[in-house]
Amino acid sequence: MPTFQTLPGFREFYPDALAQRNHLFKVWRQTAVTFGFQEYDAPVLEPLDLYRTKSGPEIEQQLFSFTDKGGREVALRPEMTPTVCRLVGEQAATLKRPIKWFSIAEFYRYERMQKGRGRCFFQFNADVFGETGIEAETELIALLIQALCAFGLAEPDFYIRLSDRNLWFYYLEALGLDEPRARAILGAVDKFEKIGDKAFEEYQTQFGALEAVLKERILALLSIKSMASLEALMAPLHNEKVQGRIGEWKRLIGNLTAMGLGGFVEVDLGVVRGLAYYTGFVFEAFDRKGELRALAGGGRYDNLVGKLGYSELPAVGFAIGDMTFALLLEQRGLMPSYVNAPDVYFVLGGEAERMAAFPALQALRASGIRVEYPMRPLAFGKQFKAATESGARFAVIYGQDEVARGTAKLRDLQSREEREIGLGDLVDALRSALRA
RNA sequence: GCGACCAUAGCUCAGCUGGUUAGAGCAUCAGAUUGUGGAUCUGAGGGUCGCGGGUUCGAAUCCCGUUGGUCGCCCCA
Repeated sequence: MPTFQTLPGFREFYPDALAQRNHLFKVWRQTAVTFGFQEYDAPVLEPLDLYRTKSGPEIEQQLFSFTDKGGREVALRPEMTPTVCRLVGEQAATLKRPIKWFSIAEFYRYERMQKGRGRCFFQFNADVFGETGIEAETELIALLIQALCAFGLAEPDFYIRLSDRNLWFYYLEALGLDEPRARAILGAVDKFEKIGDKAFEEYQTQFGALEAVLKERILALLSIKSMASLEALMAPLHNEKVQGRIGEWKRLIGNLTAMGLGGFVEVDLGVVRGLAYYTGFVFEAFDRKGELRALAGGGRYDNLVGKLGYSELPAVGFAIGDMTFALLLEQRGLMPSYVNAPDVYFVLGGEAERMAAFPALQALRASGIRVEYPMRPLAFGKQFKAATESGARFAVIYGQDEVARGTAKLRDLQSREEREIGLGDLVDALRSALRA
């Protein structure tokens, strides 16, 4: 007997698990729609070059890629951003601005498995194209927060760390660092949270010792946790670019505060999101307890559409992954356990009663009521047990006596009350009973 | 790519320093029970002890390898 295992890192969704997954998708979809986002989808398989162009050749290590029978180098998509940029880039001339799109899709990465990370996963992606101002960030951060709150999560559960690559560059420039040095510092900043002072070693081997005063100023910005202290740190610089950027910060935080979302957002310049394609504000969502990896991440990427060969188009986007998010919902007891329950369970006396019940069974199902019945002849006792275990609200009993009278009994399985109903009135009776 | 730990029934696990035919609970199915319930009782099915090799009179148990899982590191788009 051959034994086939699921491929490493891949997941099967048995009915209970799929019900939970569907719950996530449904709430995400509803939330995105209320924010005026439109849903799209795209191929799972893309040209390998799409990712090489975006992320560099080393990305191939992390991809499920192969050569197809036509000799094309292809890859299962590891993320949605390049794809959505391609879609938007193709039609940019005709799309009304702002372009607000979302998707819920599966992605594949050839990686080692860890808690909250597998080789296949789903992401809720949302992007705004064609908007250079912080209104786009406002819209997306608000959507991100709501996409988590819609499950019952609140301020004690998660928060958004807000950072800004532009502010970092302007700040470092004001401190006298050229761009290569500034980039190296950002690399160190990204690692500082994890490895501390060691993070600066690479900078120092490349550019020589980092002045103590300078390092102090960098660590000062890293430790900022509020808008007020951010302003206080920046004011003495008297730098026009920095002050302009601080103005943007105040407007963005002001917008979110006016929406009542200020409590979710923390100033935290420690978030740089790698050396990715981000060009401005970047943000990540974390659980407050700090037990899980990032729930979501996003930011502005104004150059990517152009980099893929289309006209420049400013963009902001984020993605929420399903794995870490599901872990958080479970931790907080917010993952509903679905009972796959019918509305009505038919209890059938015998073959004659079964035939008598089938017209109503089909009529009820056709009218959208979910009806279950035993496929094999069963004792009444067994049928009632099955009806109860199914989770149905009502049982309809087709016994010999009732059918002879042209009726069936409608039994409320919670209250255990029964009434006899003419077969012709059954559909209407059940409809109104289920509404109650 | 690197490291640690783990692998016995569908699930959770027991199985002593190696010793007859590998067990329990839960779950499933059946019977008690052909006109009224989530209970109870009885019974059944379900295992190449992840796989392969080695040591031994004898291996679920010890050793090596391998596959898979969990959790870290690297990476995280």
